[in-house]
Amino acid sequence: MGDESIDTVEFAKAIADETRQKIMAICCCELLSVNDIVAEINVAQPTVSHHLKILKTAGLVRSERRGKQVLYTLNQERMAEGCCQVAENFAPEHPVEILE
Amino acid sequence: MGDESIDTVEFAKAIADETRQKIMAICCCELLSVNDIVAEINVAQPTVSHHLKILKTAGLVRSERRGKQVLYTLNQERMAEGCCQVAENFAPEHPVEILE
DNA sequence: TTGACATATTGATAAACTTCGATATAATAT
DNA sequence: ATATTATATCGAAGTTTATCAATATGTCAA
Repeated sequence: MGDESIDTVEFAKAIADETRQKIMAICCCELLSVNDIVAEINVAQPTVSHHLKILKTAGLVRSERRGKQVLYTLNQERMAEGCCQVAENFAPEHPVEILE
Repeated sequence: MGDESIDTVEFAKAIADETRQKIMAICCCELLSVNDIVAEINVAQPTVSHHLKILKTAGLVRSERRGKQVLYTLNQERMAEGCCQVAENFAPEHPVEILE
């Protein structure tokens, strides 16, 4: 689960938006509710939910419900894999790897 | 020149298109004219020129004129740097590096 | 300088995307 | 059951984007 191979077009589209990258940065290393994210960014709640859905569909965030809230966090491993896949496809002479 | 720091939003937007990724793959390891690229892809010449301009603006292709032709090739180093920058920002716990 | 070829630009159209307000759904507490 | 809180979905408006045909620009050869 979650380790499906990565479509580099879908991956790139998912991260190709300023608001989405802000959201990604906010929940990169924390498990945050939608409202926590809304509080740190200057866009409406439905907009945040919309972007979270796009990230979720691309496998770039994980989510879990806790009571009334839904907590989100960035899937860093998938992010790293996406980056490596792009590099593998388009920079074969500059090999990029995830370090231990 | 060419080694300016990378804006990850601009980088992601530049690669977030199927046609552009096809073009990137085609000229990844070769120096090709616009018509060479058109010949390998099912889109019109102005469309290819348009996408090449976007890639060029993002620093992801190099170009040089040879006679009537303009030859393009993917800037693999910049590609690798862009990937690493994205990973650095959004996968700090999974360090990604360019290998020697 | 005229013609032929290669690429870039323009202008138009259609599709895709971002954003928000309004509202629906879900979970909890009273 | 009802109210409250949290998130998701819907529908619309505005913006951006991809695409192509037509045309302009640039380069070279005759």
